[in-house]
Amino acid sequence: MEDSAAPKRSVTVADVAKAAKVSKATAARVLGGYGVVSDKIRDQVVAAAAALEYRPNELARSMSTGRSGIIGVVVGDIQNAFFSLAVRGISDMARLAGFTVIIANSGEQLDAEISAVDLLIGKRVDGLIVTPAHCDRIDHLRQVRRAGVPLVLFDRNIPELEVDAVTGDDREAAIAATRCMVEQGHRRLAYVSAMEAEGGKLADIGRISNSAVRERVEGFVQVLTEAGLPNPVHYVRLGATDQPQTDDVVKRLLSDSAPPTALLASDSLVGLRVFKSLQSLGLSIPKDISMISFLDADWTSVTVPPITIVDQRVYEMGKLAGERLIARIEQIPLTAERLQINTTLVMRGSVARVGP
Amino acid sequence: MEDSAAPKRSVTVADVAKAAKVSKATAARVLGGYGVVSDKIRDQVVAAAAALEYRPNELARSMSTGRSGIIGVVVGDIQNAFFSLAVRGISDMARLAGFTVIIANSGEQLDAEISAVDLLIGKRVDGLIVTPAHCDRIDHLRQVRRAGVPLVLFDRNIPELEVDAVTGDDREAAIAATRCMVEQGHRRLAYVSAMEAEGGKLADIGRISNSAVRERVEGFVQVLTEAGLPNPVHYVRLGATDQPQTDDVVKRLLSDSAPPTALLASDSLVGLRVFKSLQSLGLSIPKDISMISFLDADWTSVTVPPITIVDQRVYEMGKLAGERLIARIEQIPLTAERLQINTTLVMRGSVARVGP
DNA sequence: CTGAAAGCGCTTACAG
DNA sequence: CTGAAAGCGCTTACAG
Repeated sequence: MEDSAAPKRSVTVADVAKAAKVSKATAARVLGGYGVVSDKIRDQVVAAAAALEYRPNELARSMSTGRSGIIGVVVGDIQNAFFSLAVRGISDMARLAGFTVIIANSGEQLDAEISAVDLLIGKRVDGLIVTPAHCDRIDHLRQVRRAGVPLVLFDRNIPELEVDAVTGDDREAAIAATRCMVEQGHRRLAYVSAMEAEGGKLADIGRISNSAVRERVEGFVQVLTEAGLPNPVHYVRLGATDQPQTDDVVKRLLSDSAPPTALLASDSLVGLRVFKSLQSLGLSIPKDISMISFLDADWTSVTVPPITIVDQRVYEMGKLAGERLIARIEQIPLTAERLQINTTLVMRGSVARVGP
Repeated sequence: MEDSAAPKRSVTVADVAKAAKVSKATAARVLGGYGVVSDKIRDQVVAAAAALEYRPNELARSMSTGRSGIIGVVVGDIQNAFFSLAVRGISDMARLAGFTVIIANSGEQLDAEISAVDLLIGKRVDGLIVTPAHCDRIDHLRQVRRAGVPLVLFDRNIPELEVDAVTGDDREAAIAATRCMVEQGHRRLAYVSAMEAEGGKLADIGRISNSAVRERVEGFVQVLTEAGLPNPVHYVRLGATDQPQTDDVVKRLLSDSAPPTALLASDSLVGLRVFKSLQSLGLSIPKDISMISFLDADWTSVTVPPITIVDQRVYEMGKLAGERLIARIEQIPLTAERLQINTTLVMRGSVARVGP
């Protein structure tokens, strides 16, 4: 029986050295690929290593070199297509540069985010990419910097932190989407987000702690204001966190004395839930109500009608974040910057013309 | 300026010991949470650690203890909802038991799978969960076992390996789905998978190297055979790897002299592509053609009609795989087993009654 | 209850 | 070109 379930002492440089009849230092040189060794001896060592199935212990290597070769990534929820695409971009970039990625979910909860950052720092990641749940709760991120660990913010920006951030052009995206609806004659427009909030009501736009959502809402409100529409925040709703909550949000929106005729969904999960809510209420899109969703998610192109979306190019965002972090890890001198990936509005069939 | 971008020597037990005016051993005891220390000294050390923002170096800890606290997971493609749900199940289970997860994608390519396994073993993961791309190429998996690293197979089984495997009840699932179509009067049924194959044609069912796909095809064929239908493999197609390929597969299927009237998609990505192909050909489901897809993916419930699916309960599969691996890591004595999670067919609107 | 030493498996200077 | 020693930051026996 050659296989074994019992944990085993693994093969080390010392074992290989002994088998190859050379010193540990020499074996280490060829196995680690550093220093100079004669061809003859190299062959001996390589042969011995192969025979013993030697595999370098990266943990030990990290201990000596001080680099773990690991990039830590903290996202809201990897199940969300936005984040899984982003992570794919980061991972592809990382792999190219020889890094491995560890992903942690925060569920957009501050305490989980803090634990995740702690865990990752403990593992001595070479750098960190974080989607901060709240841009006004940043002690743990300051600590990351103090620990000397390169940090790149993803999707959300925190100017006070003086750190790189890769985001979308959220304000412009919201402006384009809202304008598209206004131009089609809509006068009562709703904005729906999954962000948690007391009562699902908007207290003060300036205090929305997720900068991406804040900027989108600002863009949304700006267009409505410019169009001379009254009370632009009247239909802004947070808290569409799951299907029942979303059903509730949509139902209340539609039972308004003057219900909205168009709706902007802050992400594709919210969009999907809103779509299902409308469907279950027997409303037809875009005849009864128009909608636009962020993100070119799978489902948006197979519905009837297909959904007009804001294409966020998240994969590129991920790649850029990875690239930037790696540059930081490699100590390339750069000033802290907000890098924006611009979006485009993809017109499909979910916005109807209304009014006179 | 308290922040810093420059890499820094991090705070160690020695630093804390000095600050607390105790020996390294004592500081290590309280910081590591082992051994016995008087309350007074413990307080001193804790205070010093807090002041210095000490964080244990898990790498060093792993070196000493021989456990990394990391579980490695190799999947086909984390973008695929099947795998991302599974990974979520594994991660939830892992976190509960205090493990971190590193995910690697193989893209269903053997060489990438081998590199991923190598990388993970190098990082000294405490255990490995692998979705083997080919159940007949297992040298690298034997090596994993020889290295003494616990291994659990996911979604696919390799009996020769004598190792745990968590799978669905693929044969039964295919039987149920196929039977559902046959009972509705369908006589020409197609099976479409993304598995790569020369020419997209099926050579020999027994030699399909992905055991899940093989068992599904076997179940599919079994039902057709029992129903007395001629040439049951005639409409079995592989190679629906992307949209153009799938368009091609579907187009060729439909240009058969006797085209199929119903179609079973091997996973939700294939299902989505097939749906789009049919849509672009102007075919209406289920009037012109019926379909069933594996996996309860997002998109399947918002199409018109909603798609009948095989609910695979992947999250449970992931949790079970994680649980089993952790039991192995903790050396609980168990015999190698295939653990099956059973599926259910969820009837929606994509299968029509045909014939007399 | 506290301390000094050895060791985990590598890499990094320093000698020869 | 090869070797012997020290060190990375912990934990694990072993003494006192």
